[in-house]
Amino acid sequence: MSSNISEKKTGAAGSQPNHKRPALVPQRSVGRERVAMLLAAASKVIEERGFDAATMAEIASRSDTKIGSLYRFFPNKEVLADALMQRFTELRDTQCDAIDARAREVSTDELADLLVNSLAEIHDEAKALVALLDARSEWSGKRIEYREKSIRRIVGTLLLRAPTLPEETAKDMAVVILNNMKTMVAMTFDKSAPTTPGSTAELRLMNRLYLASKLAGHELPAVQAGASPLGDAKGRS
Amino acid sequence: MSSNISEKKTGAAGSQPNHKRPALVPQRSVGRERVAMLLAAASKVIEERGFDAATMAEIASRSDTKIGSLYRFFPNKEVLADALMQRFTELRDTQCDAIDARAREVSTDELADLLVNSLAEIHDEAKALVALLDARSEWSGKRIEYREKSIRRIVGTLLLRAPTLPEETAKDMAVVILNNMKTMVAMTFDKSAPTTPGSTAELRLMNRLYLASKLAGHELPAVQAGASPLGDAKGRS
Amino acid sequence: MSSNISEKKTGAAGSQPNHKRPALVPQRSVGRERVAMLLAAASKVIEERGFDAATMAEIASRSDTKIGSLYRFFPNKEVLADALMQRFTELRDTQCDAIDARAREVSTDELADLLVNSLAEIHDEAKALVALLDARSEWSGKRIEYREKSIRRIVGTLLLRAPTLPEETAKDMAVVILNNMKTMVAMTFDKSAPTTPGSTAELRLMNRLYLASKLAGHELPAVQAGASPLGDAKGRS
Amino acid sequence: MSSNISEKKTGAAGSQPNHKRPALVPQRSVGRERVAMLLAAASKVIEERGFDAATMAEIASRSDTKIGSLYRFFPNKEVLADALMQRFTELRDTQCDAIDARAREVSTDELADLLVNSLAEIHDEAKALVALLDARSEWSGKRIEYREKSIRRIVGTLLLRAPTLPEETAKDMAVVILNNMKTMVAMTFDKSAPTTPGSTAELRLMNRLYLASKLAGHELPAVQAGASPLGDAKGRS
DNA sequence: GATGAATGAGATTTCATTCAT
DNA sequence: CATGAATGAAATCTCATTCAT
Repeated sequence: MSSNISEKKTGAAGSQPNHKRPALVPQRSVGRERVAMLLAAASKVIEERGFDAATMAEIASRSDTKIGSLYRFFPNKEVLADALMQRFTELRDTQCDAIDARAREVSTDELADLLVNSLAEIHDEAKALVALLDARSEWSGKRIEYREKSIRRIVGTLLLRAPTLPEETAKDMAVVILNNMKTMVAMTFDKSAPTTPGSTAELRLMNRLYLASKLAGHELPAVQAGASPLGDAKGRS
Repeated sequence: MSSNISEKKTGAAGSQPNHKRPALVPQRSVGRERVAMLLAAASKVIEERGFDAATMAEIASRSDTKIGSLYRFFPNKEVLADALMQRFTELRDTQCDAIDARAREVSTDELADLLVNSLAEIHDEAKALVALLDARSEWSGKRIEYREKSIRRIVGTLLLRAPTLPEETAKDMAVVILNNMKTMVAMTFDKSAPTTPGSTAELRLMNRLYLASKLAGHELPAVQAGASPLGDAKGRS
Repeated sequence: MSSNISEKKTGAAGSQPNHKRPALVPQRSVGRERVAMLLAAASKVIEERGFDAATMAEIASRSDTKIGSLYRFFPNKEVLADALMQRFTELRDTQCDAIDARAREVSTDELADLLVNSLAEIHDEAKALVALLDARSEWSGKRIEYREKSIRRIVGTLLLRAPTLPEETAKDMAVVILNNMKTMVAMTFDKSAPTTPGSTAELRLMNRLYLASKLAGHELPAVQAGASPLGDAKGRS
Repeated sequence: MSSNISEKKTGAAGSQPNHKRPALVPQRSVGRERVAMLLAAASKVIEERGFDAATMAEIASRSDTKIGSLYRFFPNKEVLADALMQRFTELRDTQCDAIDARAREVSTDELADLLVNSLAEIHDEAKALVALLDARSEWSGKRIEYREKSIRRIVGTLLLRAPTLPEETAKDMAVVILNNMKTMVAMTFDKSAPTTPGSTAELRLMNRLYLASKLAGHELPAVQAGASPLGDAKGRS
């Protein structure tokens, strides 16, 4: 019952299925566009319905594509999920790079905000990402990988800011911060259980308090305090 | 003039069946036991697979029950979920009561820990609860209700401790704290993405910091600072 | 946070599927053939067993189709019934047109026969039609519609023949005549309770008597009495 | 697929089923009441849903009986149907007797009305009866029997009135009249496709015309023409 | 290469009937 | 004996995936 991905039914006539074939990389621009539309649609459908309930048929029809074409590019649902994860990975890396670039300049509070907001800033995409990450059982390798890489990136950022922080501590912190990022997404985009704008401010505040507390004593000397949009971080001083 | 004498007529969507019928309350002890087993199995399966992926057949077989008996007591999957939610609700209320009873005596740090640990203390159950709460698509009313009631209970606890806290603020805080509770569950019981014990300590710390910061100035005078098992809460002092 | 990668997720009432989707219009010739076979099989099975007792599985197997293909074109049993009804509607309109075309030329007796025979002349189809019309519980809109349109058509024919007939009277007559048509079908094709050929003659006679009686004094002047195959209509004159 | 009535599943543990056992005849008055309630409920449910869609469970619950008790008295659905048919048979015989008693006294028109109304006068019951009679395929013996006996009774009535009528003709007529009786029930009680009161008058008229026409020349001499509520039967003179 | 069609395993749900307390 | 519970075959419907045109 806890079967692997390629254990399922096969449909149609005999022959050997192409289960393990990776996503087709489109050669022409028209193909690239098609793939982009497919991924966008997949993201939206998965966001709305969750990975399980998302059907290949709906993904195809929402992207004005026919089911046959969808399978040309993504030979199965898992590959599609992987492709999405990869896109998320790239988006995340871009954002992490951006954060790292500013990690030493900004105030601790700002850094906290940058981190906690980063996932939610991918907006559309983030919800689907969370849906994917939370798909229970059978985490495809890609999904575990994403999680670990994310933690590593956050660790990297933290160490950039506070080089003397023990790596183990940084990792534990990263886990917490990653969860805050997911929580921010949930709060920001959940239509069925809308949260007050105040609660996102509270989340940000908590994240600031936590980061400030943990980094105290480890921070680099030459940090110039930037203005933080939340106002001066109450609760410490 | 329709119909037929040897009607197999046993199909799913056929007539207008007991859709919408509430869960059957068992009359005999054997029935009560069966229901208990069914709920336990449901909880476990949903925890493992997620709500969508959990199948009624697996729930039945795991509780040594035939599918027909499962449907006797729970006429559909949604009602089963509702029954689970109700059990969780009762567990939660018990825990909230216990926390409220101690809310004025314990230190702020302890209160923070009580809150953040409470969900995870229901262990077995909690994972399924989270799976249920996070099931995408139509949140049955019960699910939304649970969330709101939980928030109200946390608000109640906060106001018990800090009566002068503005209610709106308390509600925003409750949302954040509730998410911390869910995060704690995820960290504690997720086998596929195990987190270091350190990370739960970090989560607890963050939660303490946050609560202490928010309650500062609102707290009742006569709180005796109990020793907190985490050690002195670094980062405040 | 629900879901799972290897979602069998193929259940019936699971997500929010193409319930309510209309019948799929086949694009290719092979599809059109398949749909034709499906409708024919459906008609036959419903005729034999009645609507409730007819199973989608039997309809599929009788048309050498797999159940999945049946559901591709007809997303549920109701839609299949609707499609049949539409075909019947078309057949009926064709026949009504033909009758109307001759309504002024033929004798009253002939007109009566034309009407009462018309349904039974569709043969194969008619039995299934009657089964559908008589299916208890929720008459899909289509079914009520059929009935009303049929009555309207008969009214039209009557008024063509006897323009001075009060419309309300015509409508009441139409109800009776429609029932005679259904009775004729039942008599003609019911294998389980075969009726003597004599009884259909009697039904025809009754229908003639009735029509002649009601139209007397309202008929158009220039009707040429055609010979009626039943012989001279005994009982009037 | 066209299995007999006792070909179905068995449920529970092994042992030999009591399929062919007839309905239990209750010995005590409480039992007789119980049976009466069960039959009444069965009649109502079958009327509403049709025989196929009627479930034993609903029949039990509507008669404030438990499913186990229902099965004590009626060991299966077929037996229940048979019992209903028997009640209908008795009702019919009572009515036929009453009609026969007056058959020679009343006018032809009145006789026609007596016949065509008789079924509908059992109102509550009649709808269920029709539902039973129209259950397609697998007519239990009882059902065929009912039909034939009804025809024989009508033949009897006709011959009482017109002894010189050839028996074959009488039988053909009886088929037609029986159908008129069923039509009257349909018109009178069908809520989903209500017919104007006018149409039942038309049906009665048609039935009168027919009977008068067929009996002409065969009738007994000493019939006193009773006033017919429908007015003078136009169309004959 | 695009796409409509085919496939079939499997999920949910129903219900007649039997049994055990 | 009354009745709650158990059973399991069967019906409806879904959807990932493959093929043929």
